[in-house]
Amino acid sequence: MTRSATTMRADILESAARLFATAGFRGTSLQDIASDVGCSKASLLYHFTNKDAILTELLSPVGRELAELEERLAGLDGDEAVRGAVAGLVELSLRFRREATILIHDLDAMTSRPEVPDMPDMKALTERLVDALTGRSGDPRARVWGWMVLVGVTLTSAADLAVPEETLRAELTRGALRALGRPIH
Amino acid sequence: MTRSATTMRADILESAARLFATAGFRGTSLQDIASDVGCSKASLLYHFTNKDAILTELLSPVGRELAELEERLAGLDGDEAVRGAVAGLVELSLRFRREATILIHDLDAMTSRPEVPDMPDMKALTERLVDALTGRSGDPRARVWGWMVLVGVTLTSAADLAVPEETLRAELTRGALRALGRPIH
DNA sequence: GTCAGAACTGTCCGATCGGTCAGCTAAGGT
DNA sequence: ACCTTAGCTGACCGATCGGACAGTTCTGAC
Repeated sequence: MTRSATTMRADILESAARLFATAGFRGTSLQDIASDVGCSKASLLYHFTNKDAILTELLSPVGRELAELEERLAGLDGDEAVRGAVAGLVELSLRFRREATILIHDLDAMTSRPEVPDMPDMKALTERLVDALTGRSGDPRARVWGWMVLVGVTLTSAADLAVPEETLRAELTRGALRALGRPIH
Repeated sequence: MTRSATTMRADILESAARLFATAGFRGTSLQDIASDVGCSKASLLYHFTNKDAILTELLSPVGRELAELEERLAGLDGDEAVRGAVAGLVELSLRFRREATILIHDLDAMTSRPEVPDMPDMKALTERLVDALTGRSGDPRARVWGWMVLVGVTLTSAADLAVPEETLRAELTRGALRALGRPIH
């Protein structure tokens, strides 16, 4: 049985995403992925140059969307920017639950990943988190980005639990705005 | 050069704690620890039955203190309980920065670790985090425990940065209380 | 039917992992 | 001085890791 290249790549990415999210990148071997897909380990390395390339391709949409969001927010300022950033990040976190889980999971392995286009520097992102929670930075946008990490952590667990998506979206938005000192008016 | 047993064990735990916090449990090999301590890999396994035992002994004080705090808070209720829990957890997070980092780092590897006395069930802890951020639970204490995880994440980064401890304590407490809807009066 | 190239695999490789074990060394009691 | 024992080590083990590569099977164009 020979699948088409595009189908096979999609299947590999799907399996890898699920396994990386549950056992971590380091905790998932190529054999694990191959068994899950139902092919040989060598086949994985036919479609992807190496294990890192699988992760890279898996995360690249996240980086792209984050860059787009940042661009979209560049025009706004003040209260509008904060509420727009919260809404956008909550939305992205919901759309990329698994990817957020993976990012949070092996933070150290992710800190420098220049081969992913537009991938945010996780080191910088966690520094923003510190700024957000300690109130060290006066820039409201820094605090919003910090909150994004928290949302990611939350979804790490929430993905397993039966929390309706609408509830998650509403409560995460409310919680974020309240933590930022900007309750919903 | 032969160190005393207690000194050697302390040195091993110190090196392991530092390495685990920066590279993760899985990302740190016995050889890494041995090189850092300045002894052979076999020597580690003379003082500890296996790699897991090192981590277990490293984390046991955290579990003990958490259990003590929970006991101390059992008598309180309402606003007193919330503020007591926040103060206690912030204090513990500051005292056990590295241990918190390790716990957050390899969450999946930590979820079931019954061999650590009084070690909190990390699975339950992350569920509390979800409750806290989604407002699903009405129990204020659940939301406090969830916040503890966030504080841990924060310190993961803050440990590297030059943030004065007093600033951290004050701002973390303030942020936690505000996120819990209980601003300092 | 033929054939080129894409899809796929079995097998092997060096490196590294956690862990075992027999034996060496130094210290302290007698 | 002798001997026991705690402390420590080099060498080795089986398992598993990511990856390389030659070779086999499938498929679509002609």
